[in-house]
Amino acid sequence: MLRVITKELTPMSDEKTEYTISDLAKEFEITSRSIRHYEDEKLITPTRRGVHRIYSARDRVRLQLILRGKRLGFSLAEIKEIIDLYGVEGEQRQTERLLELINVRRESLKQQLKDIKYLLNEFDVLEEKLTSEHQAK
DNA sequence: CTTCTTACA
DNA sequence: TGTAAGTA
Repeated sequence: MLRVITKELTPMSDEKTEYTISDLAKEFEITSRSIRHYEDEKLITPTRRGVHRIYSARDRVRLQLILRGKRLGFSLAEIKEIIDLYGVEGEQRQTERLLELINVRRESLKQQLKDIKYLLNEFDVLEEKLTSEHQAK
């Protein structure tokens, strides 16, 4: 069932700590379906023991980064880009790229905010029109 | 009973 | 993402 091959004798770090897909799903409150999906998208690459997936502490960290990126509104492709930059030519490029994506995200949110404000105003105008029309009758 | 793959919604 | 189906 829910057994971790090696566990919490050392709160963290042990690269020998392994998790099953259900361990991680439960810990992060997501479904195993999502975790498998992230693997399909190449964001995580768990090892296999036969046909079963085995996740390392490192995989767990990557999963955390994926979930954090999602909360910030980034796509899996963008998250993958950032994660894959870790360890490459230092973290210089990773930081630069992250900053770039943050700006892209910021602009997107600004546009959405404009659209929402416009829509709210449209509703106000329409509502008033309908209201006065109703009273006229 | 849990995990896996595949495929459709 | 969820879920159904058929396995291992």
